[in-house]
Amino acid sequence: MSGDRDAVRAWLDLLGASNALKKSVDAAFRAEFGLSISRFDVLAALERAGREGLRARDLSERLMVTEGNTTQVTAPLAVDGLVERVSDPDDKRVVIYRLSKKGERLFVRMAARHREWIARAFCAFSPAHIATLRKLLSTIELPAGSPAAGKDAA
Amino acid sequence: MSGDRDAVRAWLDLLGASNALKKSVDAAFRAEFGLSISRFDVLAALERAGREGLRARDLSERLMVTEGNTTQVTAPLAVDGLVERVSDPDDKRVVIYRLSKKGERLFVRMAARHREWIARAFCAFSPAHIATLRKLLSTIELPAGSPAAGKDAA
DNA sequence: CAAGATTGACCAATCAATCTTT
DNA sequence: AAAGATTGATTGGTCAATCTTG
Repeated sequence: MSGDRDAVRAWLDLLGASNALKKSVDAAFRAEFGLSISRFDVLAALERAGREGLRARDLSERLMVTEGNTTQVTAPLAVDGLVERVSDPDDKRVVIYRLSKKGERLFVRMAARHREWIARAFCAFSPAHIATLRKLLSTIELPAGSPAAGKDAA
Repeated sequence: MSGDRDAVRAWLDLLGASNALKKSVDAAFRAEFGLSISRFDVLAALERAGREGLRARDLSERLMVTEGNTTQVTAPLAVDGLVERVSDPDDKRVVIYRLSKKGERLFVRMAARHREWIARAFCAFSPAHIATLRKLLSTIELPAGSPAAGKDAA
């Protein structure tokens, strides 16, 4: 019974920590590179996908975002020449996104800074602490019909 | 060095867990009560504040949100008669928000369901697990000039 | 018709500019 | 002038409707 309340407290802590760190990383990205964290996420997903690129649908899945959102968020990246948007010749319905050279170069710089910021945020964590945190987070039960329940992004 | 990567993995897990659970709770609130999680947060903050209510500025602080956002998110709640918005007679610049009777009644129902959902999400956690998770989350270091660094919402 | 992507309308949040009151 | 709140423009996200292609 009071366990319910403690679970709610843990939930509020989780939301608070995640929000605060996300805001801080987003602000740092904008200040240093003029790009939001959401756009960085696109670059990161495409970098992992390699020179093959990703279909719009798959990109949306990896970003855990709707397809409409993917269309929107990639548009300015394409305009800036960081991402290339090509139509699949085999199936003209599908659009493939892939990192441009310029996008790759920018991503490398952004990712390095990102690692630094995150390492600093977790500087008080031992490797065991990190493992424990990740284990606990993976123990959270997502309601059955929940959006993105069961997905695992590395 | 590989510790940096692990910290990033933990960070991605944190963001993912928080996002997924938030989406699920938001969807449930909308389906069952027609209110978003953000509006529920307003009701919760005002309920804690009691019949005194809260100045707009203080409400924004508790919600960890800008004042412009507070103005926007409270507006439909006031229209629906869930929140009362009164001008402070002592200082006509300040606006005070407080829960209406109707808002109180709705909040009680929403909070009960909220506890149920969260308890279910954390059903695999022992009290010790909960405590460990909260301890670890509080160990995350927010960059100095970061928005809302040092704030603590219970 | 079904699948993939885009569009349009809306909600939530930010910031900068403004207006009112002290 | 400075403080409190609102407004307007912009970004990110959702969903439902549409358009194109298979």
